[in-house]
Amino acid sequence: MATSRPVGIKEEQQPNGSRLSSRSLTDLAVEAIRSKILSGEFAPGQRLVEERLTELLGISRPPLREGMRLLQQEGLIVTLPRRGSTVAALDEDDVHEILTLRSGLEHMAIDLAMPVEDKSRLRSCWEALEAMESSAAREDRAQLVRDGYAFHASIVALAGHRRLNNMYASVQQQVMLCMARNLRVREHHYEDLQQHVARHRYLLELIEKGDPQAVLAELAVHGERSFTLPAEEVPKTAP
Amino acid sequence: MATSRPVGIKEEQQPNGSRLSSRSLTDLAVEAIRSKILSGEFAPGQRLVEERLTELLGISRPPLREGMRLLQQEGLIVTLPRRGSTVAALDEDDVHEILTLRSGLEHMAIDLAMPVEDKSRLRSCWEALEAMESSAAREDRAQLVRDGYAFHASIVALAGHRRLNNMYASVQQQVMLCMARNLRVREHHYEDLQQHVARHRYLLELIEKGDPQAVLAELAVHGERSFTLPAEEVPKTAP
DNA sequence: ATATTGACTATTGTAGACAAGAAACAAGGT
DNA sequence: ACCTTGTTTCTTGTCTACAATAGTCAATAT
Repeated sequence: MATSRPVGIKEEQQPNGSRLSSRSLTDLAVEAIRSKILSGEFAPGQRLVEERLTELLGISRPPLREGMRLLQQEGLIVTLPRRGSTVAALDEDDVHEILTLRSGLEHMAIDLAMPVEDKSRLRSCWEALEAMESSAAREDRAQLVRDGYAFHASIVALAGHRRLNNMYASVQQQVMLCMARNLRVREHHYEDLQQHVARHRYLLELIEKGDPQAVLAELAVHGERSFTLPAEEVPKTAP
Repeated sequence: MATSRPVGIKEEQQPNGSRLSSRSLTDLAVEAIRSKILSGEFAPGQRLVEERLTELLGISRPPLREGMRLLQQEGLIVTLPRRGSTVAALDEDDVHEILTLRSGLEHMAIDLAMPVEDKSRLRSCWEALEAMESSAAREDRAQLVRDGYAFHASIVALAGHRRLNNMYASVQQQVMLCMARNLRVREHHYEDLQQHVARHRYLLELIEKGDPQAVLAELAVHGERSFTLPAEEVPKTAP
């Protein structure tokens, strides 16, 4: 049964060229499972039985379990003691939490970074923006989405705050999970790609100009336009 | 050598009365190690060899390693591949990150919670404040510190934001680590206990009154008074 | 004397097997 | 017929053992 041709992750690393053991099997497992969750291959609520995953990934349980712990803390899976793990099933409250968290962390990053002394630090932001423009020109919506994430991450990175970066990355993961779940999927359907990129460019220009208030205001509208749906589609749990 | 009377964490659970296996060995290991780090028993930079820890805690390596992964993500330990783990040694930048993060998350929580519709949600805050007053009256400084953490956590909890709560708890852990390291240890030496409690009471009253701006302003001063040291005590690592 | 290279040791990474708890099912009693 | 209870099976939690790697130290050659 062990010879049933597993879709292992170890062998696939060989043709990569670099050291295959550069990263632990735990890391590989995390990436593999995360990818399957975000791509929708693993549906929300689906049980994740360790034995199944080990034979799917071609690894043993210890590294898998360590990876599961990490995914659990990332919020992508939910684990109950002695009951096993399932893919996180996000309800409307979760989506609300994730989006407010993202917005809040961006706000925090701007507060920390905002008098950007060294303009050269903005370079990565401009590069990310150029990537967006390129993708928009090619009308590659999927890539544009990824570029958008990278752009926002580069803005947050201006704060030079390692822990904040990590938190923001974790939240972005969960935002992707929201999108994968087709909850508020509108972000993927920018009516006008050019306008979408233009808003990002405007945001970056405001940052370079050095007006924190304007940036925060634009950021608020920004998030608003990207994620808030008409009221009828937001069954918020009334307080 | 296995009979060398380990300071196991399993046996100690027995006299507790409740189910000894109610929590996994991983959780027990996390708590045990975290406690030893925060108490200073494990010094910053100290290597944490898995074999040593297993015989110290009386458990085997798999659950220990899972616990280490969690501590790693909590930021209490640092792990290099194939090199092992060490207790996180925080430099001044780390301390700055942790304190700004704490401040930022509290800010975020106030923004989210601030028109507190249901005043009954403030009850846990008042209870935490009463605990502080009690500790201050008994001049129990150690307990007052813990009460202070609980108070701030209760404020953050007003936002009703599970993910934010988790993040904040993680940051508080790291704040404790800062304090354990005697970096900016002043927080533990409130000149005037009564005044310290009074400031917290004032903060809570402002929240109840419903003035977000005043709360944020007070919170800023609050953090300032608790943590900022004179420049001469800050041996910044010069670049 | 110093540098370099080799083997050795200590420690981490991984695997497979065992034990314990929880859910599902069947059989019996009321 | 339904509920209760015992059993079975599946899954997780844990342990021991093996493999691989990085650091260390000594020996030898220049």
